[in-house]
Amino acid sequence: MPELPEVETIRRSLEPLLLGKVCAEPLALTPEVLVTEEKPLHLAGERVQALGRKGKYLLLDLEKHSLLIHLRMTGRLLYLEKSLFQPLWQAAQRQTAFCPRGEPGRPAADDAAGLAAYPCLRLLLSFDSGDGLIFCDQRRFGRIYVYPFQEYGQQPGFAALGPDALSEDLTEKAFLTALAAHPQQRIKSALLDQQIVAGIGNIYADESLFRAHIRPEALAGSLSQSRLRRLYKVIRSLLEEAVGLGGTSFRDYVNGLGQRGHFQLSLAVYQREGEPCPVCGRPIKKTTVAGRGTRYCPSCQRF
DNA sequence: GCCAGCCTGTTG
DNA sequence: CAACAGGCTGGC
Repeated sequence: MPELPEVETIRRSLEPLLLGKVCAEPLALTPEVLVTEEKPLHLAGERVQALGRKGKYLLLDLEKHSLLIHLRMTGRLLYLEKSLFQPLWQAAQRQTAFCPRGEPGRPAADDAAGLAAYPCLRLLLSFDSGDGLIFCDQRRFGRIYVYPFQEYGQQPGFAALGPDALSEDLTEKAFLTALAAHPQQRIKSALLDQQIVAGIGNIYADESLFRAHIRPEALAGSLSQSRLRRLYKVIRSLLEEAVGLGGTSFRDYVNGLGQRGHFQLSLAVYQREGEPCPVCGRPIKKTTVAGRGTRYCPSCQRF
């Protein structure tokens, strides 16, 4: 689901609510969602120190551990205040009490009603203040990894990340150098490669190539330095704009408070095949690049 | 590179 | 019914 602007929006929405709170043991309804070497895992009593982000990873620092959260396609993190969280927490505890491995137990009738409000509920994290955080994920691709404090690099995917697309590390020079190492790669697949730049996904790859007037299928090595410099500036401003609008909600993305973003109103090509290009009016086309649906304007975007 | 696979739900 | 969906991994 979420790309850099959505994950950043979630981070910002949760940060003021979570900082300083003391957590209890996490409760996983589906065991595969929680990945850790520590068995049994002990997080209880640790205070939330910081909420960070790199690329599409959300980083929750406690005192002795860090949680590394990847929402993949349909993952959601939602903050619930005490009155909403407690009934859910108790129902989930009763459900897992008889099936510690997270086998889908049969909840009691009144528990079923509470849990039914969140059919994709995978994990709960409770705080001493009575409120909590839930992780919901329809497609079950999302993961929450637990490592010793700030040892994010133990997650191979995280260790391999290139510079975050909005960080100071991604200078224009760094961007040009990184792309120069992959001249035979199509520019869209290079943008989607998290080892080159971290945070861009299918929406923002298509939108940034539209704004930079570049065909997604163009080989990275075939593009002039000036066009790549333009692409760099476009990516930066596009992602900042999307963060400012709270991300893109065309389907199920919401921030940590359940609020939708607004960047979908600014999309030029994504999910708009057949509709007129906002610049030239010709129909937006769809093709496949790097195995992903890819939209572009054949007139405005050139090789 | 490409493609299946991981999952479930929605859309044509 | 098949195709597709905001991501990533691992096999060729």
